[in-house]
Amino acid sequence: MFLSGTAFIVRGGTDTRQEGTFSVHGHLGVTMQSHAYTAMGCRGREILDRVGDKWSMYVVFTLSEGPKRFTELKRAVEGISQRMLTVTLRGLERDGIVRRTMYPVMPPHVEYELTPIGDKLVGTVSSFLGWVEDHFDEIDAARAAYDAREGRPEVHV
Amino acid sequence: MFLSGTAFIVRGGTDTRQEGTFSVHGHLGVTMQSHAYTAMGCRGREILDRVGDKWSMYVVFTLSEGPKRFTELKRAVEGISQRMLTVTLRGLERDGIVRRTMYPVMPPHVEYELTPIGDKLVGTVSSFLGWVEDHFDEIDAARAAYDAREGRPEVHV
DNA sequence: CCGCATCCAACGTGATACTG
DNA sequence: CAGTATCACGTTGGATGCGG
Repeated sequence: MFLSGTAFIVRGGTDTRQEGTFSVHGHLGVTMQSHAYTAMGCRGREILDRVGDKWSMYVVFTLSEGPKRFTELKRAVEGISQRMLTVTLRGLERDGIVRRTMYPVMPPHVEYELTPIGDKLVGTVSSFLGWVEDHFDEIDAARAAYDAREGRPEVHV
Repeated sequence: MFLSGTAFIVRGGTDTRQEGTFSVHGHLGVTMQSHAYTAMGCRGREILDRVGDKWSMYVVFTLSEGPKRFTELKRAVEGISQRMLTVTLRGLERDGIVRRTMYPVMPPHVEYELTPIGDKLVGTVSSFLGWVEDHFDEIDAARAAYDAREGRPEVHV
């Protein structure tokens, strides 16, 4: 989910038209034009799918404490299954966000750590967490309000 | 996926223990302690699920251009089905990220626009997009490298 | 200790058709 | 125009058991 418009069409396997302009005006004066749409859209969507799954960011944040072994991670990331930890780590490793170091001893010893770009990722995501922290009261309020008026749509004239 | 550890357990419906500390050291000196884990962990995960789905951010970015009607949105967000646009908008509306204004005329006229907190969200996510933009070359390279050595694990001693 | 393979249930999503 | 309802499908993720 990220300014896609093409990415999922490609994924879906239908056609591949690519057009349209896209401009964004954030509160920081952030402005992205069609450049952002074409260049970032597909990639942004793609990367978010990678990093936006159920466990990736959890693992990344855990690794931001420092390198960890497989079992340490499994303990730290409560609730993750062995399978999903493996799958998640493979994905992160493939994208160069996590580095895996294996020591061929018996029993096996494998360490995982964040790469420099993985470390930067932690920073950008932290700003999102900051947003959550700043606004979850409002979000809760909004939800309560929404759920309260459920069925009786507020009509504005 | 966001420092959860409890959220999904709750969602899964098993037990609900809640313990452990969580500290994060980003490259910005960002540091979150167990506070972050309990206060943000569940919420962060929860909100990311909300905002991290297939369409939400796409819709949010589209709305950052300005208010739009349902059909305008459907046109702008290429590939989205009517159903998913409805579902996505409902979710965003419930969380107070999008405001819906309905004019009871015939034919119906409904407008969607970003709330102030929705607007701020655009800013935080833009920083993530910036990360993608800064690093997708490296990510591509990492993937190529990873796929190339597939099957022949690099062993580090 | 670390990980892969298999099976299966749940959820998200899309297609289609119908309504005020 | 702006939805709702129903169905069907693919992907995700959990459980389990085996292997180096």
